[in-house]
Amino acid sequence: MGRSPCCEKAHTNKGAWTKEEDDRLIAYIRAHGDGCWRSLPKAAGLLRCGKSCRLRWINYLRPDLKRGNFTEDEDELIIKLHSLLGNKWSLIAARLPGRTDNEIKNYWNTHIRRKLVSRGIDPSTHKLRKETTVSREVNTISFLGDKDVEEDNPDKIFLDKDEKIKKILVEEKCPDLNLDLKISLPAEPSIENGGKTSACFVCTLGVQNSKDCSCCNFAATAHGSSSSKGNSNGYENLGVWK
DNA sequence: AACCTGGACAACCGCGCGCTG
DNA sequence: TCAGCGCGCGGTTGTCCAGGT
Repeated sequence: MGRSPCCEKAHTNKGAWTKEEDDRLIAYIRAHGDGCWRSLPKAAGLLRCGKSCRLRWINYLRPDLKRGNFTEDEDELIIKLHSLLGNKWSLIAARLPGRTDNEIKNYWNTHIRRKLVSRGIDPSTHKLRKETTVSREVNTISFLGDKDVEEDNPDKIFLDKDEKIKKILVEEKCPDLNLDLKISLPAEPSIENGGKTSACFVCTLGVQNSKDCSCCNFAATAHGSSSSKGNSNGYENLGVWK
C-alpha cells in the first residue's frame, strides 16, 4: 500500500517559480506567517504543492537568508561540522546563520567535496586517503565498539559520545574548535551569556537538563569559553569559538 | 556558429518521525 | 494503542549557463 500523495498533482505547477508566485507567497507569509504548508497554497492562491511552497520560502525567499559566496571560515566550519555530524545538513545549517541545509548540501557536493579530495582527504570519512604519504592521525570519529554499553544504557552512551566528540575534535583533530556549540535564537533570546544567546552542545544534541548541559546549568556555572575573554572571531552566535 | 561537457544550484521525491484524535 | 496527517530531512534529478572544442 503506497503512501498517499502530499497534494493533488494534477492541478499543481512544477518547476521554476515565477516572480508572481514568489510575490504571492511572500505576501501571504508576511500577512499570515508561515506554517500549515498543506493549506497554504490554496489560501495564498498558488497552484503549488505545500512542500514546494515551504522549500521555496526556506531556501530562497526567507528575508534572513545570506546570499552570496561562502567565506573561507564558513568552508572550514562546514568541514569540521560535517566530520562531527555527517550528512546532517539541517544541523550544520543551524550553526550557519543565513545559510540553508539545501545550500550547504549543494555547496558541499560541488565545492568542498572536491577541495577535500584535492587535500587527499576522503570527504565521506574525513580520513586521509591511503595513497597519501602524510602522517596518519586520528581523522574520523567512530562510536564503534560501544555497542554493549549502548544497549545497556543509551543515555550514558550518548553522554559518553558527547565527551568523545569533544575529546577527539578539540584535543586531537581540531584544537582550535570549541565544541560548546551554541545556536543563536534570533527571535526569542532565552539564555543570556554575556550578551550572547545560545544553547549548549549537549542541548543542541537533544539532551536537555542533563548534568552536562552547560546552558541549563548556566546560572550555577558560567561557560568557561573564550567569549568571556572577549575573544571574538565572528562565530559567537554560531557557538563555535576559537 | 554549433555542439558538447561539466559545474552550480533550484526544485522534486520519498521516507521517517512526531503529533493528534 | 494505533492509524492518519503534516512537516522536515536527505538524496536525487532537472535545468541553466559558461567554457571548451
